[in-house]
Amino acid sequence: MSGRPKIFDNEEVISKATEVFWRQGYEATSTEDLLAAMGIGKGSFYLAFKGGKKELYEKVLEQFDQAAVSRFRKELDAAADPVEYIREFFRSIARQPKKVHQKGCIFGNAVAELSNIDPLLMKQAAHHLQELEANFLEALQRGKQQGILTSKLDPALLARLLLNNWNGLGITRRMYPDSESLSALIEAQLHILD
Amino acid sequence: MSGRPKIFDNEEVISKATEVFWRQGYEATSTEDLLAAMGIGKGSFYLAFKGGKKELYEKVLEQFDQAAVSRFRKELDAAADPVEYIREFFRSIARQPKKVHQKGCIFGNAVAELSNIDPLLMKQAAHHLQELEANFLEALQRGKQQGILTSKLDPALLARLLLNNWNGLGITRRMYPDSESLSALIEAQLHILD
DNA sequence: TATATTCTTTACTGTATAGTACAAAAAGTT
DNA sequence: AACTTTTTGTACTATACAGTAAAGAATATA
Repeated sequence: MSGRPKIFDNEEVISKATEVFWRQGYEATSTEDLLAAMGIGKGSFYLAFKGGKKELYEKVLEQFDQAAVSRFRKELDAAADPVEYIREFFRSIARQPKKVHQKGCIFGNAVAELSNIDPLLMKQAAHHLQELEANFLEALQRGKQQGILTSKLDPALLARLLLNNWNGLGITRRMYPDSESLSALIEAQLHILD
Repeated sequence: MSGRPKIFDNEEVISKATEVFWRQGYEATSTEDLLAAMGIGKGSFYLAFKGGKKELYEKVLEQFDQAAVSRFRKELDAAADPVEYIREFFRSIARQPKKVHQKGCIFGNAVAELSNIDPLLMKQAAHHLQELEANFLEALQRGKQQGILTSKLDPALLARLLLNNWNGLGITRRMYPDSESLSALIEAQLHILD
């Protein structure tokens, strides 16, 4: 009941696959691209991921979401001013390097690419974006409770606006990857929080 | 100096190909998908489009842009209130059927899918989105001249904000394809024009 | 050290797909 | 009606790719 131990760590190879899927998208990425990036052979791959590329992609989205959500929650909980934390969340986009801009948002990419190709995968990606929206909402509600957020708009609507801004940035940052343009855009967007 | 006349119209088959590319994206669309949709054979296809799928896709983006831009300009020129025309432009999104929402924006899709796959095609799609932005800008400048637009923000920045809202809607409308949600979102966005 | 169990490598099969080449068909021109 | 030109349909080639299968390697346990 033991046998040869696994030579690779699942989380680690998923993380390596994430980079490839994020950069190239789902369809443009071949299984061999993934094997090369993960550094494992076909046998190991199909043993660990019986569903092949599709199952791996699901795991990629799932793991990415887990990491992003838990980080967001932790930072938000630690933040004295939740509204300012959201501002910082968006502002940090502008500071990222061009290579990162070119990739956009992995979930937005998935929604765009897979809506009519694989509705289930799309729903999954959409669900992760909804979690981001829910995190925005929680931050806004806390801000309202603390009297920091004074906007008369419904927090749920504000969260939706923030989500749409985020989705837009996934495209716009590729058109205008310089940090000055992005900063100006982001600062202007954040006025909905005043 | 004559010979057999062409049996199909180029614009027409490009338009049929547009639908497929728009729905499925670039990578997920095979040449055979396109041939079936266009209703022509391989011989005719490679004769008319020597560059194959890629050339066809370029023509698709180009033709779509021509149609959209010329329509926008014509309607804008006919509009008494250019700012209200922009509002109507966005509001009309919410009235479209779910099938249309699922496709998003063909240019945004191209930018998302092709940034790291085919930078030239991506640049072309990005350029078309910049034309949309330029149209927004022109409308806003006219609005400012006419005293309708009172916002203190730089019209160029406003146009950028509108573009980003548009890009975001290309994703968000697939997550929330019901017209009520979209209407609420769009109305809230349009307050930047007040 | 023998054994059982699991992982890994490699070779193989089958399929899908892009692109080419050539023959047949269609219609204008003389 | 013959001829020329161009389009169209089809057959073919080559390749890339996904997925399978089986042999061999590695290690914990007895």
